[in-house]
Amino acid sequence: MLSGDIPPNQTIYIKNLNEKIKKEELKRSLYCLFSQYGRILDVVALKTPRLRGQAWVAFLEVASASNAVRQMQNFPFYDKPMRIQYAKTKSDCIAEAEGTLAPKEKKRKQEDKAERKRRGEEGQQPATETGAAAENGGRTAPSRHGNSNAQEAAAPNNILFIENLPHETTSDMLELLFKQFAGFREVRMIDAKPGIAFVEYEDDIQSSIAMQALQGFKVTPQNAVAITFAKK
DNA sequence: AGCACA
Repeated sequence: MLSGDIPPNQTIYIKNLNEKIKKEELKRSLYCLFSQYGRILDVVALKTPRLRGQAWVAFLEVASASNAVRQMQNFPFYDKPMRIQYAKTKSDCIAEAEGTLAPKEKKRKQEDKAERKRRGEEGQQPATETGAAAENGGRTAPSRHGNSNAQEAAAPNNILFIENLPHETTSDMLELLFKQFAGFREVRMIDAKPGIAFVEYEDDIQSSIAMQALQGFKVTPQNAVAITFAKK
């Protein structure tokens, strides 16, 4: 087990992130970068002294997390190689989706200390029948949500591969669509191969953002584009 | 290095 004794988890834990990146941008970029592996339920990043430089990405499916751990290991992200493991515990958003979110013990932390100090003494203990939600036998079957198939996702690339375009699409039309995202460089099409195109950005992160934003975009009612990273 | 849910 390469990931260091931690059993598979729907959530991945990422460290060695560039701490100079603002939280919101970091979360957005992580979301874009990792959504190629499947449906993402949440991205968590905090800038507190203990938690900066780290993030959690919660996937709908464990297989997505597994692919992400392997494929994105050491991926240079804002100039630093990402170190990725499975998270040690279940994300709240997942527990909540399962109906198993335990609203009890506050984790021992500084806020806990602060809170204890604030109230001085415990008066009432909360009724414990809170989390008795249903063990739902028929759990929500997500069927084919996202790209959860176990096939290898292409490695990130600053060049995107666009498919399912109407044959009359021109590169000027595509440029209009793709240049609205930062880092846009150019569109390339091949006369002999109608219906596809390559769109280049300055880097993988910017291409990922464009991919995420335009994935499934309907150029015509019957032409939802399919975007993947171009093969290297 | 550092595993949370502001």
